[in-house]
Amino acid sequence: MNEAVVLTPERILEATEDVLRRFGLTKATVVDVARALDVSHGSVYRHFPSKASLRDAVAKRWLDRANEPLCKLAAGSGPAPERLEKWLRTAFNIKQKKVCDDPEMFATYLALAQGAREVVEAYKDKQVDLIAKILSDGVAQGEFEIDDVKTTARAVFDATVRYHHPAHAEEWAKPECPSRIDALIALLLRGVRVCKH
Amino acid sequence: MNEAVVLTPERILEATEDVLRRFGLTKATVVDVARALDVSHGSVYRHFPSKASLRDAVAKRWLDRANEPLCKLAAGSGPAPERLEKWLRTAFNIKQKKVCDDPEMFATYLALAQGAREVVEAYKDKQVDLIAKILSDGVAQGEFEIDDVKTTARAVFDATVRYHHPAHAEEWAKPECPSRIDALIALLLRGVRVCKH
DNA sequence: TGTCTGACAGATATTGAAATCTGTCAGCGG
DNA sequence: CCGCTGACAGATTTCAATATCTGTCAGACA
Repeated sequence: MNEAVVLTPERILEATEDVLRRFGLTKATVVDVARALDVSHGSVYRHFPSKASLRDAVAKRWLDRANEPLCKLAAGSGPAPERLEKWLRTAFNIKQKKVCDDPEMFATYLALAQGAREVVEAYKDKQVDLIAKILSDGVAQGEFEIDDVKTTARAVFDATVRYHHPAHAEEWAKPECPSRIDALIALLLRGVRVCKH
Repeated sequence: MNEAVVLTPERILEATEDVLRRFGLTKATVVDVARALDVSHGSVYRHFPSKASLRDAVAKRWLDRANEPLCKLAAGSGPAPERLEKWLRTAFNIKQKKVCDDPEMFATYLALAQGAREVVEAYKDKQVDLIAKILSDGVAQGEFEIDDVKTTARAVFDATVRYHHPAHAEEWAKPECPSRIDALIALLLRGVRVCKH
């Protein structure tokens, strides 16, 4: 068996992303994916039970890739306030870069994510865990004063929804956006920091 | 001239709301509105230059009506922290009540608002002004410590987007929602309060 | 034996012709 | 004179026929 012609889930996902990039979400069909791989569409169903599951797998790949730098930041060390600020700004930048670089692809990703509820839910939970990690580091450092870290992490995530949820993407390009982000981050940091007299 | 048969913008708006309620946004036509008023559709165009402007006027009416209790709260007196909390909770309740009581009507309102950009923008600015009013009251009372009231009001508005923007409406019914709102409000209040040692 | 194919049924999407709607305006009637 | 009507052109929507797609499966092929 030639390694290159073995049909694996990985190869299918790769081809699916290509097809999505070329045709867009609404036009991309399983038949297109099969054609790109030079197999019959029945073969694709051997690896993914439905088009929906294939779509979800693609969504998961994208989200995981996008999440990687944030995982590193959360795992890092250093003063928690700076790290939290950096984490939030990075989270916003990743999304904003995506939408600026390739708005059409972003629309595809958005529509994809809207369907893949479970995948997105898991992704959000991971994000909250990352914030919680930084917050608890901050508490340990004596920089933050927080009753319930997990709950507060949720609150920070909720409070920043406007700058990471795709539903608000069209607002991100506005000129007043950066200063509003600054104000929001400042407000949130004040909300978790210990009282320095 | 009989008062009842004079065709006024007000009567047209009333009839338009009725028609929207009965047929929904996608099915409602200017002809339907005219029929409800027992006039020709040409007459409607005498008062509103286009269907879009009629739609915008309806949106404005709705938003203004919804906003009324919030205006009163902001104008009131009493301790600012309690007032801010009450204001935010009321804002959320108004939206959540709308979506629970009549989801179909809410969908109509949502679609309507998506089209009426300017009207919605003005409405949001008004909301921010109301928050700013409470914040500056709080500063005067020595309860809040805020550099730039207007900017912070914006930040509070942005931070609570998840619970007043219709794009997130489907999350409002979830059981964990109230506790997440509590956490968010607590975080924001901590962010504006003076440091009490 | 296990992977892949290709034909098939039912579901979904496309298409173009017909129907309806929006927005205009000349003229009617009070 | 002034507000309203109703017919009209162009834009938009509907609808049903047609084409394409999804998901299955019996059998080919290695």
